[in-house]
Amino acid sequence: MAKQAGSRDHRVRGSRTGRAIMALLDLLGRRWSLRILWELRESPLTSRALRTACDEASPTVLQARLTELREAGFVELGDGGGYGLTALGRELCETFMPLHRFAERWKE
Amino acid sequence: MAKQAGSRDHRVRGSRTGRAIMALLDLLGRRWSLRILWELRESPLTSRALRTACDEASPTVLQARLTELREAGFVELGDGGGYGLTALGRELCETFMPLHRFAERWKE
DNA sequence: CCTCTTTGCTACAATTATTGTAGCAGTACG
DNA sequence: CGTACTGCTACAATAATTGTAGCAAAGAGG
Repeated sequence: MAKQAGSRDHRVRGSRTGRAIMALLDLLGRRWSLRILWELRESPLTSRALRTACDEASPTVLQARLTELREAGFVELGDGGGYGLTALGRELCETFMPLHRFAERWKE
Repeated sequence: MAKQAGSRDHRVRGSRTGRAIMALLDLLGRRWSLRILWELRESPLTSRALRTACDEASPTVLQARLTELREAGFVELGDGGGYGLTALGRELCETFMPLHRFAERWKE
């Protein structure tokens, strides 16, 4: 009994079943992903400035995240150097803005 | 030139400088954190049902995330068993709802 | 009481991911 | 040439995650 609340049989994964949200959640659920988007929210930063802003995070993982975010179309490398958000990336960042206010109330 | 765009000297970190958003971004930027909140968005799930919904993720990390999310006050364990969102957790989840629509448009 | 089933949860080794430090090639300036 | 940036990478140490197996407790029948 207690039909294990799983009679739904989700079968959601990556970007398979049309659930793009899963892929997005997976990408954003990697260390520094959210932080990078957050730090770039206002103005572009050079890789080093970004590292400083991200509390001296390792350049290895920062570079990996930047590449992923770039492939996802959220971040771009300006021709004159410096990473910035794309139009899409700015949209995504807008989505997270309410988080700021929420965090202030949370703060525990 | 290129005065390294870092004349700001952020010095943000964890939950120190009043930036609660950093602590939140760090918590949510752990594997399965966002996914767990997402899967619980509608109704509570037992630990096993949650594991199924989360693509059979390891119970080790799932349990760790659930503990963290519980300590953060976003998730609670019902007296009759099963994990569900708290009022605060529901609020946080609401913040992420626009992400759903965004993901659909992104979809690459 | 015994058995079966489900609950939340844990142990443990193998595998990945992340960290920290150092350094590379390329470009621009003097 | 030398200096000072840029984006980016190598590499070993460390921490996080995975996958498999299983535990004790609680409830339902028998």
